[in-house]
Amino acid sequence: MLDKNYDHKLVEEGKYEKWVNAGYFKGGLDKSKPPFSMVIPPPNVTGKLHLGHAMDTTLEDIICRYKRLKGYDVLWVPGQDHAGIATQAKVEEKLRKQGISRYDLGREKFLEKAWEWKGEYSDTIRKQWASLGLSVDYTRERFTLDEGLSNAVKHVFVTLYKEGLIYQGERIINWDPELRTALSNIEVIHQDDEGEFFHFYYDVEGSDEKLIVATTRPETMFGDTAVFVNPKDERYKHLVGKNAINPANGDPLPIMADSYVDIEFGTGAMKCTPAHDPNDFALAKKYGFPLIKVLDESAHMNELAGKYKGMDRYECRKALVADIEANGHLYKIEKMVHSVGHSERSGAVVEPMLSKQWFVKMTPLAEKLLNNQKSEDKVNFVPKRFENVLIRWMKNVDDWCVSRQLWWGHRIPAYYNKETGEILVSEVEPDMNLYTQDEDVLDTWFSSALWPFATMGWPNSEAEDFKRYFPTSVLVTGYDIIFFWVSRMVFQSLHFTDKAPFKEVLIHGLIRDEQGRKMSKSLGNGVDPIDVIERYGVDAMRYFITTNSTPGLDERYSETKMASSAAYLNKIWNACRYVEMTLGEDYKPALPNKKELTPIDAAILDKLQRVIKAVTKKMDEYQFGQASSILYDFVYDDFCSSYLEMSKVALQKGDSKATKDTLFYIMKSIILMIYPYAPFVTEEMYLSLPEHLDSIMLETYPTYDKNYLNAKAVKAVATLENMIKDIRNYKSTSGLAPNEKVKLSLSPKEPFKGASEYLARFSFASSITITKEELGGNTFLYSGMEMAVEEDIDKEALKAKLLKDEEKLIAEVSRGEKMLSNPGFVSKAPKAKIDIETEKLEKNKELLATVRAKLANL
RNA sequence: GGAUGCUUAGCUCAGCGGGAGAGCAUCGCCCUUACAAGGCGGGGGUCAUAGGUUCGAACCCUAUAGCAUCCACCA
Repeated sequence: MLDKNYDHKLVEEGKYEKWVNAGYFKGGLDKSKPPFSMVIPPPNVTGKLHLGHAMDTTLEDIICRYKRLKGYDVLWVPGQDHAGIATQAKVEEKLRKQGISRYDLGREKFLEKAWEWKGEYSDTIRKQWASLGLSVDYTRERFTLDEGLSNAVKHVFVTLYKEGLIYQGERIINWDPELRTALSNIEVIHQDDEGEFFHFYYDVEGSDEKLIVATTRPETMFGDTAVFVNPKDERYKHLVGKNAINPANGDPLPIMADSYVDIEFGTGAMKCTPAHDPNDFALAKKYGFPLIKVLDESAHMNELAGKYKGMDRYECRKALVADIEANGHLYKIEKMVHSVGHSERSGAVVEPMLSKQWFVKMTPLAEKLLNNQKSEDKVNFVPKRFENVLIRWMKNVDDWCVSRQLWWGHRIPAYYNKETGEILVSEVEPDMNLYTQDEDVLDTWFSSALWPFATMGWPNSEAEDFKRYFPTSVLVTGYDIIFFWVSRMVFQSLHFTDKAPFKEVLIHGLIRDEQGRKMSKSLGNGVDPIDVIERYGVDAMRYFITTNSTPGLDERYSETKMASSAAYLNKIWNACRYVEMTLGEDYKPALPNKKELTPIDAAILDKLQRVIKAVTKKMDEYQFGQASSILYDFVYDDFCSSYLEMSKVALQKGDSKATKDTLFYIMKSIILMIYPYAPFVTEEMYLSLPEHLDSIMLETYPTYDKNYLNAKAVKAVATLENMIKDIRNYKSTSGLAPNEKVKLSLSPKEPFKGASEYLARFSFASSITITKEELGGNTFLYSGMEMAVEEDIDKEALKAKLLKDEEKLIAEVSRGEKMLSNPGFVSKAPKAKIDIETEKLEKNKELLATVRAKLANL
C-alpha cells in the first residue's frame, strides 16, 4: 500500500541502483527482439551538467524506456567527451590560480593534471546521470580518449590523408592568442563590438597628394604590402602605379587597383595585410605578394614592428597611433561598431593569422552528405526545417582546420624524419629514434564525429555491437550543435561506413531562465538540476522539462510549471492509493468483462482506448508535449474527476468485480504511459499493485483494444455528466451551497438505466422523479431529455434564462443551416463532417422547439 | 546582406484547415471519507496588422511591423 503522501525522496531512494544491478539497462539481453539504439551526446568533462543536459538526456531516456516497453532490445551507449580546448582551458585556469602555466609543467605533467580533472568530473557526471535516472548501459560506457576511440581516430586520420582528404597547408586561420591555438571557423563567435576606425594620411611618392587609408587594426600595418583602390574609383585612378608611404614604418607600398575594393566603404582605399587577413591573403596570392607576419603566438609584436617589438597588439596600437598623430599623419578616428571574432572558449579576440595547419578537405565529404539527403537513406530531422540548416551550411562549408596547438587530445599521427624532414602519416608509431611526432592534437570534434560507430566497435566491422546496433535509430540534440557535431558525424559515417549514422535526429531548443535569457555563468542565472531534483523530485523535473515545450523551440524554466508538474504526479499518486485501497488485499486482477460493465465503466474503457492510440502516435512522433497533454486531460478529467467519483456508486453496492477490474486496468495503463516521463514514482506505484513483475521496466506498453469501444455508453455518460454540471452550475450561480438539497425530475427517461442514482449523488438531490409529463421548474434540455429543478421559481428569471437559451440555439441553428445550405460545403466537405453537422443541426432544432414551447407555456 | 523561428487569456506556452486550449494568476463556494500540492463553479482572447486562397483560416499563401536566433560581410 502506498504511503499517504508522495515523498519524492523516499520514492527515488535505491531504485536506480536496483535497476542497474538487475541489468535492466543492458542492451542485448534478448536478441530475439528488434534492436533500437542510441548514443548519448557525450558531455564535456569540463564540469557539472546543467539543465540543458537534463533536458537532452531525459528526452533520450524517455525514448529508450518507451521503446523497451514497446518490445525493443534497446541499447543506449553512454560516454563522455574529453573536450580538448574546453577542458584544457579549465585546467589551465585552475593552474593559473596556483600561479602555474602549462609551459611550467610541460606536456607530460600537464596531461597528468588533465587526467586528474577528467577523473573528478567523470564521477560527477555519472552521479548526475544516476540522479536523472538515465537508463544507459554502463557496461558499454566510452570516453573519446579511450583506446578504442583513439585507434578509430588514427585510422580515420591516416585514411583521409592517404585519400588526399587531409592536407597540411599554410593559410589564414583563426588564432586564439590566449590559448595559443588555431580554431575552426565555427569556434569563433562574432559579436558587434564598438571599435575605432583609424584614418591615416599616406604620403604618395612623387606627388603632393595624400591618400587617406582607414583601418581598425593599425598594429598590422607592419605587415602591409600594398594599398588597393577600386579601378573604377575616379578619385584615385591617377594614383594607381605610384607608391604610397606606410606611415607606420616608411615603407613604400604600391597603389594597385582591384575590383574587390568597395568604393563606398571607408575612404575607398584599403591597406593589404596578407598574413593577417583572409581577404588580403587572397589578393596577395593573386598578385604574388610576400606574406609578412608581425604577430607572435600570443599576439605580441615581432621584430618587424621595430621599436614596438614585444608589445601586446593593443599596446602597440595605442603607441603607434600616438606616434602617427605626432608626426601629422592622423586624419581622424571614427567610432565604429563592427563585428569582432572571439574565441568560443577563452573569449579572447581572435587574430586572423597565417599559419601552417592540418585541414580536412570538405568538398568531397560535404557532397556525400548532400547526395545522401537526396536519397531514400536520408537523415530525417524532427522538426524538418533543421535539415535545411544543415544543407545550407554544407553547401558553403570551408575546409576544416583540425589541428590544435593544445596538449589535451588525440595527437596527430604524423611523424617527421629527423634528418630529411619527410612526413610519415601512420597508424603505427615509427622508430622514434628517427622520427619526431607532430606536436599538435586534433580538434575535439574530430573524435566526436566518429562517436556513433566508434563506440560500437568500428573500425572492426565485425564487432558485434556494430553489426547489430549500427546505424543507430535516433539522435537527440540541440540545434546549436548541428554544425559542430551532427554534420560531421553524418559525413564521416557516410565516408567510412557508407551509412548515415542515424535514421532520425530529434532537435530540441535551449532552456532559458524565467525571463527568457540564456542561462550563463556571467549572469549567474543558471538553474542547477540537482537543486531542482532536491526540491521537486526528479520525476517532476523530467516531466516539466520534456512536456512544456515543442521540438526545436526554446523553453523557459518556470518555477510554477515545475510545481504544477509535481502536483500532477501527486495527483496520480493519490489516485493510485485510492485504487489500491478500493481493490483491497485479496483482489485478483482480470481484464474487465464486457458483459458486466456499468455504462460508467464502459465509457471510461472506451476513452482509454482512444487515449492509448493517440498517445502512442504522439510518442512515436517524439511529440512528448502533445502526448503528455492528451494523457493529462484523461488522467485529470476523465479518470480522477469523473470516473473515480462515479465508480464509487457501483463499488458501494458490492457486486463490483467488473468495476474493480476496470479501475485496475485503467490505473495500470496510466502508470505505464506516465512511466517513460517519471520512472521512479511509477515504479513505486507499479510495485504496489497486485500481481506485478519485478519492475515496471519489464512491462509491456498498453495497446489499443477495439473490443472496449462503446460509443453508446460514452454518449449516455456524457449526458449524465452534463446534467451534473448543469446542477452544479445552477447552484453556484443561484447562490446555493454545492451540497444544498434539490428535488429533480427527469423526462421522459434517464440517460441510461440507473443514471439517476449517480445524478442524485452528485447533485445532492433529495428526490428524483421520472415522468412523461412536461416539466415545471427550472428546466435544462438535452437531446431527447429534459431535467428540471423543482422549486418555486421566479417566472421572470426562468423566462430570462429560456430566452437566453433560445438566443443561443437560434445562432447555432442558423450556423448549421447556413453551412449545410452552402452548395460548396455540401459538395466539397468530407462526408463525415457533413454527417456531424447534420446531426448537430437536427439536435439543435429539436432543442430550440422545446425551448419555444416552454416559453409559450409560461 | 541572406535565412529561420516567434507574435494566441494578466503571465508562460500548447494547438497549426472544420465551432478558441492548458498551467499559473484572478473571482465565488466548499476542510465532501484518494488528493487543501485539493474539490466544484465562474470571469477573461476581433489567435500582431493588411490582403489573398478555400465551402470553411489562429492554422495555407503574400506583404508589413515588432521580437529572437543563425549564417555571411565589415579595410
